Amino acid sequence: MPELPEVETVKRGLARSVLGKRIEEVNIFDPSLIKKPGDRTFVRGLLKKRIVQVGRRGKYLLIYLDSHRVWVVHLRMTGRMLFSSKGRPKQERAIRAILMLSGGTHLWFWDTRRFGEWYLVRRPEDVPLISKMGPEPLGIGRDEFAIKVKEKKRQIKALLLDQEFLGGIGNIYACEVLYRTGLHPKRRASRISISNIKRLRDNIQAVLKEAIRAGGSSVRNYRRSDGSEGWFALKLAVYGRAGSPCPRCGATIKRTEISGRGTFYCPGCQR
DNA sequence: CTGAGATCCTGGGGGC
DNA sequence: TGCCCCCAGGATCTCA
Repeated sequence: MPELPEVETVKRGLARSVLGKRIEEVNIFDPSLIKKPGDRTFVRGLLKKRIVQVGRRGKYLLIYLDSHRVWVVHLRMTGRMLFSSKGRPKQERAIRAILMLSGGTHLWFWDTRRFGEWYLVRRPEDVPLISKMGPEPLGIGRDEFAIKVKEKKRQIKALLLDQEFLGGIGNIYACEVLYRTGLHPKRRASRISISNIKRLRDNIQAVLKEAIRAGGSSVRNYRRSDGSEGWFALKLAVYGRAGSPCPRCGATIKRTEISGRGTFYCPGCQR
């Protein structure tokens, strides 16, 4: 579900709505949501704490508390962090937890498939994947990126999806970025020319920034924290468009599979 | 090191 | 309407 631009959008929404508020009430309906440190300790760790900062690392949301602890949220496939100042949401199956904040704002976690994860830790790096995570795609330089790509023999799309390689790219943006660069998703990383690797890095940054500006892509389940949709889905050139004509060359967009994920590309433009 | 496949879950859509 | 199969913005684990 949400990738870097979606998580960034949620982060910005929370920064506007819940920053500085105190957590007055915590209701966990599905204890399997809490990965660390166990749900009772988790609830105690949140109660009466103030939210002092909101951040993001890869696809993880980082909510800093005034207790020197970080509440870390991963939305996985269908998670939504939603807020409302107009009262408690109607109870439904997909809501795994509800918080009440000072001033009467409610914050809740909607997550149909229940893959989402919450942690309460001292530092973000205490979450296993965060400690191993590769650099932020928006921060990496051309040369550093080129060196990293050149030393891998994997299919380029599998590499982009690997969070230990770069943190934050997922299935939609991996497809879009390769399309924009004219690279076939199965190309071996080490065999791509330096100049194309640099173009790839530039396109990664351009696409992610455009998507952030659009509030992310609501293809299916993703929503911003105020419940609205991001509209970048309208600009997707290949993702989910198998059978449609390529906007650039008119060839029919194809679907294949790479590391078990649906992969969309244009056989005309991507070599 | 790489890749394939199964697994954790629920729900929507297409075909019959 | 019902049923069955496929598919889904993620990540981990085992096995070859």
